[in-house]
Amino acid sequence: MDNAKIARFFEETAEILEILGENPFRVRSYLNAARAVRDLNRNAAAAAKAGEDLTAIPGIGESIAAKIGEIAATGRLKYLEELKEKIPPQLPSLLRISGLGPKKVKLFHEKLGIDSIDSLEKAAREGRLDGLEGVGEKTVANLLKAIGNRRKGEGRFRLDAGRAAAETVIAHLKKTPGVDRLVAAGSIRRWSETVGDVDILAVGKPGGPVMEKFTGHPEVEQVLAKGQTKASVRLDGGLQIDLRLLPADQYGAALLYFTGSKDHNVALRKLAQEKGLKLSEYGVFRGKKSRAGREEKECYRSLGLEWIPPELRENRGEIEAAANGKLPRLVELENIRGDLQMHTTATDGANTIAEMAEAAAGLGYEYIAITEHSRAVRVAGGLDETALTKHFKEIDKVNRRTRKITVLKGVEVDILADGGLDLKDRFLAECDLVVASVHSRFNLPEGEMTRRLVKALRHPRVHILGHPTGRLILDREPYGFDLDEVFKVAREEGVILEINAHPSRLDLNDIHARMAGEKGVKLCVNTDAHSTAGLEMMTYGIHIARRAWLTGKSIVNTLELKALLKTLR
DNA sequence: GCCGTTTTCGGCCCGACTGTTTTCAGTCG
Ligand SMILES: Nc1nc2c(ncn2[C@H]2C[C@H](O)[C@@H](COP(=O)(O)OP(=O)(O)OP(=O)(O)O)O2)c(=O)[nH]1
Ligand SMILES: [Mg+2]
Ligand SMILES: [Mg+2]
Ligand SMILES: [Zn+2]
Repeated sequence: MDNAKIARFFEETAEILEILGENPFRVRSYLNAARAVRDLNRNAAAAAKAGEDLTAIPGIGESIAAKIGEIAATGRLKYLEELKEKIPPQLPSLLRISGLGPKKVKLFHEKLGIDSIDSLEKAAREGRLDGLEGVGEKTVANLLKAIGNRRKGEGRFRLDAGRAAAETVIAHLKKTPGVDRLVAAGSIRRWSETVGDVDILAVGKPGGPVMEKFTGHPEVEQVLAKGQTKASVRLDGGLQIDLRLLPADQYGAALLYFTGSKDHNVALRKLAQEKGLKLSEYGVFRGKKSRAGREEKECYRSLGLEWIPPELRENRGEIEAAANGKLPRLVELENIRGDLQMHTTATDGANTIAEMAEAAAGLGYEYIAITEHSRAVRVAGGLDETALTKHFKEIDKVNRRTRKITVLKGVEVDILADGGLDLKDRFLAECDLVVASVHSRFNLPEGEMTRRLVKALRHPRVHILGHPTGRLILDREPYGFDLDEVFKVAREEGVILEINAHPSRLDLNDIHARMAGEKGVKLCVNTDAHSTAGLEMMTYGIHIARRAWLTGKSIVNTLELKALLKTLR
C-alpha cells in the first residue's frame, strides 16, 4: 500500500476525533503522522513489514507505529473502523464546507440529527438552526452560501490556473495609491502542483484604499472577509483570493508567514520559542523588542538559519539543513540546455520541427529532441517505423539549415500492455533518443504494471521513462505499481526518469522525484510540448525538481550536448 | 498522541476576522 493511502487512514481518524470533541492536540498528532507518512522517502508499509522501528520518524510514536503495522499487515485499521461506528458516514464531509468546523458539526448532529449536507441545508432553510447556541441569522445565511459554493465544486486548482489568476489580481491592484509592492505568496510561491487559493501580499500603509479596490474587483462574486490587514474574496468560478496588507518594515516576516507552508511556519515558530524568541508575521521578537522583519533573510538569520528557497518550505528537513549549512544548491532554469520530449505537426503537435527548433534556440537551448508518438497511440496520430524514418529525414534537413541548435531524432515509444515496445528494436537502435511511456491499459493489477514497466526499463534501447506514473493532476490517479522497484531497476539499467513539466502532469511529482534522486537515479525535465508555447512550461518542471531537492547534477538536460550523448550511450 | 542538553508531565504557533457575545468562541490564514 502506498504512503498516501496510509496517510488517509490517519486523516480520516483525525476528522472523526475532531467531531467527537477530542483533544485538539491529539487530533493534530494524527494529522502530523499522516504528513510524516506521506512525505516519507520510502514505503511505510514495506518498512513496517521489514521490522523497521517507525518511531524513529518524527511525529510517529508507539501508538501510530503500531497502527501502521496493522495497516501493512491487514490493509485495515480497527481503531478507525470503530470510530466510524460512532458517527454517520457523511458527517466528516461537512467539515469541507467553509466556515463550518468540528464544533458546529457536532452541535448540528447532536441537537438536530444532521447527517449530511442535504439534511443540513434543509434544516437551515426551515429555520431549525436558529436558536441553537451561537447561531444567529447571519450564521445561517453564510452557511447556505457556503453550501451553495461547495455544490458548485470548490476545490483545488492547477498551479498554472492559480498563477494566471494571481497575475490578474496583482495587475488590478498595481497602481493603487499606498501600495508599494505586490507579490504572490502561499502555495503559488512554493510552486505546489495544485493550489487551494491564491495568496497575495501587499506592502503599504495599513488602512489604505487597497482593501476596497480588492473587494471591488469586477470578478468578485462574494466577499468572504474584510478587515484592516486582511481580506478574502471568492471569484466567479470559485477561486478564492486572500490578500494580506503589511508595512514595508515587516515585509520579510510577512512574506515568510504568508509563503508558508503552515508546517514550515509552525516548525520555525517552535524553533524561535526554543531560542527564547517569538516569530509571527510581524517579525522576530525577543520580548517586545523586534529582532528582524524587513527581509526574509534577516528573519531566518535571527533564528540561526540560512535563507530557505520557498520550494523547500514544506517541513521536510529543510530547517535542519538550513541550520547546518546543508541546503542543496537547487537546479535553476538557466542550467537547462535542452528539452528532450516534444511533438510536432507530424502527430498531434501544432508546430513544425523547424518552428520548434527556432523557438527552442530562442530559449537559449543547445539541443532538443523531437519525440513523436508511436503507432499504438492512435488518438495522437502515432507514427510507424516508415513514417518515423521519413520524419527523421526532415530533422536532418532542419539540422543542416541551422547552426543554432541540434535537433535529436527521438521517439516516444508506447509501452504495450505486456511491457513490449511499439516499435521494432532495429528501428529504435537508429534513434538518438528513445522515451518510453505508458498511454493505455492503466488499470492493470499492481504486480503486472510493475512487470510491464520493468520490462520496458530493461529494454536495451530505452533511455528515458516518460511521465512515469501517468497521473493527470486533478483528473486521473497514477497507475499503481511498485515505485521502489522501478527506481531500483532504473538505476541498474541507467534509465533516466522524466519529470514531465506540463502543469497537467508534473510527473514524477516532487516527493517521488526526490526519492529517485536520493537513490541515485538520473532524471530529466521535459516539457512534452505540443507547440512552441509549450516549451515555456519548462519552468514548472524545474520548480518541481527544486521541490525535490535536486541539483543540476542529477538532471541530464543540464549537460552539454556531448556529455548528454555520452550519457545516453 | 507526541515529545524532551532546562521537562517523562504538561506543554503543543501565533494572529485576524466574524458573529453573537458583554468578554469570547469558532474558524481560518
Ligand atoms: N503560522 C501559521 N501560518 C499559517 C497557518 N495556516 C496558513 N498559514 C500561512 C502559511 C500558508 O502558506 C499561508 C497561506 O495559507 P493557505 O491556507 O492559503 O495555504 P497554502 O497557500 O500554503 O496552501 P493552499 O494551496 O492554499 O491550500 O498562510 C497556520 O495555521 N499557522
Ligand atoms: Mg493558499
Ligand atoms: Mg489562503
Ligand atoms: Zn506521452
